[in-house]
Amino acid sequence: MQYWLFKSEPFKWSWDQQKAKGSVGEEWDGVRNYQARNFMRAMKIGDRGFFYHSNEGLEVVGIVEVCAEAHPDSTTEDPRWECVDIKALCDVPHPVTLTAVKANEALSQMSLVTSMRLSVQPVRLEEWLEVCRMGGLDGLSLKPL
DNA sequence: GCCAACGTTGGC
DNA sequence: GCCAACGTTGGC
Repeated sequence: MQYWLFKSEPFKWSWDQQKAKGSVGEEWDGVRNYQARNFMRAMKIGDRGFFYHSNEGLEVVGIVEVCAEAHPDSTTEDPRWECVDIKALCDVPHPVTLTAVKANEALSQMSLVTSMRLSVQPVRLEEWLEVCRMGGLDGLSLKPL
């Protein structure tokens, strides 16, 4: 299983909207960046990810799971762009802010810090566990600490 | 709202 | 294939 991070501006697509979709999930459409697309192509059903609010909030607010692998992005005719579907799994009890991530030496290599503008990012297992811990979750069981 | 970082486009 | 112009992202 691989871990990822999905950025969304909450006034465009918020965690509340994602949760409202429940287990049906929703297309992660609108990505127009090759690097981000390539990461989505690499995703498998069952992979997990952080849901991050950019621009406003600037924090990891939820945990999602990939529920459909890469397919054409329905919001464009351009065949270059593909996307996965993701569904909300649970809240992060204590949202983890960008400030807190930057302040944590163990997370200094995280793409969130090093590749600011990348909207879909891979997350290393150690980073996954650490951010979950900071948020009040066990990273493997996703049970509250 | 500003602006730095950086990805993309297009002329040459 | 270079690089200037331009557009977008996203932190502040």
